[in-house]
Amino acid sequence: MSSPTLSDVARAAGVSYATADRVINKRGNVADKSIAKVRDAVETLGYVRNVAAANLSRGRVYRLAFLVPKGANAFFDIIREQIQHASDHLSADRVHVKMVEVSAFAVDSLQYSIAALAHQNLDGVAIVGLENKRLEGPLDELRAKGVAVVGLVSDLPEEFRSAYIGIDNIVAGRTAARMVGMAHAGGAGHVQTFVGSMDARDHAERLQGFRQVIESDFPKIALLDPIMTKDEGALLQAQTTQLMKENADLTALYNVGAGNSGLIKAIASFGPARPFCVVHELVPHSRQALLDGHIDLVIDQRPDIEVNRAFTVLRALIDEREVPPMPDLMPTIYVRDNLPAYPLTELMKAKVT
Amino acid sequence: MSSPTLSDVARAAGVSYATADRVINKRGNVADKSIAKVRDAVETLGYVRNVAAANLSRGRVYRLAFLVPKGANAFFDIIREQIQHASDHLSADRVHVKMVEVSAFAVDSLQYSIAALAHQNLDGVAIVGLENKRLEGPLDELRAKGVAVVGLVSDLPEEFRSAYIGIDNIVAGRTAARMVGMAHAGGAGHVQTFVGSMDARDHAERLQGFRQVIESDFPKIALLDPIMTKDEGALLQAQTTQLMKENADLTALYNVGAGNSGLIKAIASFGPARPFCVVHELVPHSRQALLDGHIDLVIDQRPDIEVNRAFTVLRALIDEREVPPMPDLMPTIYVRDNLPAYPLTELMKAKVT
DNA sequence: CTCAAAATGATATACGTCTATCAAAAAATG
DNA sequence: CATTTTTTGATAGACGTATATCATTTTGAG
Repeated sequence: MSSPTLSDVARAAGVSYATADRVINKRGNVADKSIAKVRDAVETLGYVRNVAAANLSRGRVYRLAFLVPKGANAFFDIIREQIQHASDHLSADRVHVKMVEVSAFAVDSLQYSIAALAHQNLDGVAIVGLENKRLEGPLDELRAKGVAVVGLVSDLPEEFRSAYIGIDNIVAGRTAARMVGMAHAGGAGHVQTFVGSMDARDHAERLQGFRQVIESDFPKIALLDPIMTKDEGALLQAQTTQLMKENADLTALYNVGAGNSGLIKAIASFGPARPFCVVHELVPHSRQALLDGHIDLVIDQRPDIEVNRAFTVLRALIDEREVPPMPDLMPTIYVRDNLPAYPLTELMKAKVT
Repeated sequence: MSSPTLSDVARAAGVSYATADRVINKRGNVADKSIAKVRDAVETLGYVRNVAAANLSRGRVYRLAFLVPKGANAFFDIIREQIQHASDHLSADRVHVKMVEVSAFAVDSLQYSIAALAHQNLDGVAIVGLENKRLEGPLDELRAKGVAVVGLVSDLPEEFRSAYIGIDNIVAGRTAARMVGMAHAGGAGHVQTFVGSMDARDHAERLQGFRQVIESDFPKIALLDPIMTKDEGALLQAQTTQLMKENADLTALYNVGAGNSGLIKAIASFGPARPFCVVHELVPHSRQALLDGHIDLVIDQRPDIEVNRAFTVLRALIDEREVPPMPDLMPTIYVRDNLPAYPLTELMKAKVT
């Protein structure tokens, strides 16, 4: 049973190939009666364009851009690596990937950079965004040019992108709280959270989720007021050190945002009677801290799946095809025993002989 | 910068297209000197075959088979759904997927079914296998016909397949133990494990990993002798019920294998002072048990990623291309808060407008 | 040097779709 | 009815590769 071609459709509809092509590709100059016949034949035969043949014919090159924050953030280093790795492989498939770096989470830079994308003859873009109205104009312009737009890791205004690829941060916070509660084994405790900024939506949501679960399911656990850290490692280190000196009854720490290197340093200097400790994102220093026993858990947002999904979704949008099945994307709990292989680039491939 | 074609290679090598084709495709009748020139040009230009163009020209259809156990096992129901879902999408890409069901983990059936695959004009097969010498002959025959063979979920003899796609069960057991230890918050306890069969390699390995971590990192926890269950729900239910009557100091349960429905029933009838409970595989009843609070954790082997990887690897093997980057495959910890959407087939796709 | 075998090159056609052009047929308008 | 406009069909060639055939050239053996 072979796949129907457009010739088959034309024959079944009783029109010429040229007319069938005009209908399928909405080229115009086709009578309504002929349009209906072709549409019917497509439905009956289950015709699906052979995208590979079309791409060959057109000399298609997919031009994608990933707009990611620049700067010293280990998580986005991993995102960049993942994009680069996929890009290296895809070049043989006529997929060109441009990585555009913008100042981290700055609306002005983001607005400007998105506007600049409209002049770059792209087919699709994945943007680490912000849900800010000022991005709507440039996004509209991009999409008006037929560019597929998806939000990655941090969303864009919803009506102005075709998909969001990232975790639910309330879920991430709830998951962290579940683990903290579990580690208290029904006992009482005092838990300290660190937040980079309550203005950062992901931080606010994670904290919200964390509170929900602690309050509803672990009422014996007291939540201390969050400490604001601006995601600065040095600040986290100082605050953690002081905190642990002053609070002998501290049972757990949860860092909602970044700056983990400072937290890890403070904990490492404290010794084995440290509080239970949960951080986000599996990056080199959090991985090492897990292995060294300085922290207990990492809640990860799976950059490997996020980037894989971004490419898959963009490709489907550009080809105007249904999105194929993709791996689930949920906040993932890593302990020291279930860590993926490292370095990423080496053993991400299955062992193939 | 466009991708080089074989015409470019021929020109650079100073040979005809026909000769370059003969070299690339190992058709023979080419002098060593010409072979070297073509190889050199390929290297210099970075030529990679346009697989899509070649497939179009050849009228290629990928014929894949998945050999999976039949019978009432919820995990393999999910594997089957994942395969079916991917298959539905791939049919438009000239990929035909046949699902072959064999008696669960029976060497004879497996041997027979693998042998039968050799007569079916396939390009690639993924097999839920066993590491048994009796499978070597049929696998050898398959591969001699140029069929790509990968092990899925349960491995095949290593020299007789090109890749294994599945979790490390020692890691799975270690992860479960880490969580059980964590849930004891440094306190003492008594932990009961249930094992389907010590003859099942995955069960033996999970138990091994579990023991490793409890013994080395949680010395206050006493491990009771494993209870053999044959993966039968009724047996598990009876044994669990009796166990909890007789052991008031039981602090945790860990089921290495299947039969979770029985375990869950016994726990559900026990009430809120139940022991901490860990099972494997996120399937409808274990999901519900998480949500109902009857169990605490599910360690899942990610059928979504396993099937996604199987298709990716098989495709790369058939095309004789490098395997592209794929999502990491590690035992994943699910609590009630980080569950992927259900039913699978509906929300596996990103929200696409 | 001659002849046979091996190597090489040229050529044509296929795949399914896209793109473009022009001729022919049908429909609409005055 | 004549003319114009719209619709339709036919045709050709492109994309990069595979496949096949046959002619030509080169190489090796006697």
